[in-house]
Amino acid sequence: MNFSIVGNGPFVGLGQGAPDCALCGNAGCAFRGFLPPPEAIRFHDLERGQHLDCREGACLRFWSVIDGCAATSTWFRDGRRQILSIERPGDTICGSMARENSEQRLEALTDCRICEIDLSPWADDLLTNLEFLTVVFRLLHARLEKTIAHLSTMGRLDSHERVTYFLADMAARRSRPDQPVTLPMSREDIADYLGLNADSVSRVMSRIRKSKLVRFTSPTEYTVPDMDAVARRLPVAIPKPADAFAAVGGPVQ
Amino acid sequence: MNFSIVGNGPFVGLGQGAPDCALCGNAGCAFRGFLPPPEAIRFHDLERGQHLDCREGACLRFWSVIDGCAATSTWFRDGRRQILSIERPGDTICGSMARENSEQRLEALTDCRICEIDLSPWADDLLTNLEFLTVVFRLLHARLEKTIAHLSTMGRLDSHERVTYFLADMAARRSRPDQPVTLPMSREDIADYLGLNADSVSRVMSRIRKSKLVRFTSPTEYTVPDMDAVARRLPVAIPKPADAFAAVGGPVQ
DNA sequence: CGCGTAATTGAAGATCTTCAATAAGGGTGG
DNA sequence: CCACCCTTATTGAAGATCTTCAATTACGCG
Repeated sequence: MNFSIVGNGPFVGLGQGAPDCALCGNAGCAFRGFLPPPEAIRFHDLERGQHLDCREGACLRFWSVIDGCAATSTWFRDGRRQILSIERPGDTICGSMARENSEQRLEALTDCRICEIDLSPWADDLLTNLEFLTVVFRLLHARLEKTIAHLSTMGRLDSHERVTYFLADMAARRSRPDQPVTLPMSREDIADYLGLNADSVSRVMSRIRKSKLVRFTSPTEYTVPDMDAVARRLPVAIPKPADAFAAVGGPVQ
Repeated sequence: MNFSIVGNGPFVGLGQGAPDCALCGNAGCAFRGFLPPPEAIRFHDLERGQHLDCREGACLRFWSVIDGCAATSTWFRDGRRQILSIERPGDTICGSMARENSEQRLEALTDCRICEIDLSPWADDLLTNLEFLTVVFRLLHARLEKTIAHLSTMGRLDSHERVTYFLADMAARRSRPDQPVTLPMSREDIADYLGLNADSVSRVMSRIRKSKLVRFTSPTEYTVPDMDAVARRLPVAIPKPADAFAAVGGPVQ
């Protein structure tokens, strides 16, 4: 079978300049420009707490968040959870995760709508398709970079630094820079993302609030009056606002 | 320019069945089967503690460990270090790491010999080269899986579990299953890999030694009498011996 | 207004780090 | 071959950090 592809070079018609995904209408979808066969597409409306299993069809199943907030996570036998990434509308997730080590999920942190693109029936064609490999390559690459940054953070920042970095990162990655930042997930979720527990997250946030580094208008909404002051408190650079998208849509090199 | 490629399909001539790398002679090199232009190849003999900067030419510079033990790491402004991965002979590293966040290095944990393949001058050709993208895709994929496993470990295992997992992992990944396991790096290096400090690593290892889960014949050599007993102490599965290579050489799906 | 969920906070306990002292190896020169 | 030195590893004790547990407060929703 063939995919309709906008443009005709490997980097043409995909990524930043392409129209919104023809099927899910998602402006950030890594597959906008592609026209996958309709039978590959399926929508999931998940309520908060529900999840999809991500291991089957590794590398050829994709999920694009249309609305709400989702997360990829690993679950250990004994119920421990580690959130690997937080996904907002426009983010596309590729199912290539650690296979046997533990259970991998795509979870709904809020009620959310997910567009699933399951291309595994067309594996033979796609694995020799240059455009496809390029898109997947970018997805993998962006995800690897984020995961490495996350790993460094977890290994070598203390709780105060981790929460500070998290708040700054969420501020940098938000879609509307003119609006206050909203946290669409619980303290528990933040804790599982940062390798802490919910009480510690809450306690550290209170300290940050009292230090006036961040102004909370509610437990889930805040503004950062002085991002440079935040940056000075951290031994690592805070991602720039553009990075979130550029990592997927930008040139490979 | 063209690369000589053994075989003619996208999955033919590369990966598991291919001959050793024609240039570096490395049986594990992800580029065995490829015949890169000689001017792309450069050897580095690093003494323990020396390092290469990994950020330039992201995705098109590669390093293959020929001999010794190396590690990829991030360094923060204030000198904190996080080791991202430990690389042994046969491992190939792709330079696609977090770009601006902090300094990225390939470090020699022991004296070691590295084969550098810098393909960035041929970017235009390679980014449309199916075989090349397939190899890089596998490298990225394998690295992402390892990094995700590492991240989960760091976030949700305590010091005792992390060290136990580390010892089991090193045992599973060693090249000679009939020989005792050797640790070619210092306690400090292990600590920076596990997000602990050297004293804690040493203390935990002593506890593990006393529990007889592991038999140390020296600070850097040990055997695992009962791997199942080790597995029962951990909430995650220990990678199987074959996994280390299969992740790169095996089929994509 | 009342209820249920989530967030906050304090106090006690567990874990991990820091600091300092000691022990173990490896290499070098006598 | 041995003595010495230097680096690394080990270990104990004190301190910092993070978690656990319990109590309280805040918030959203009927």
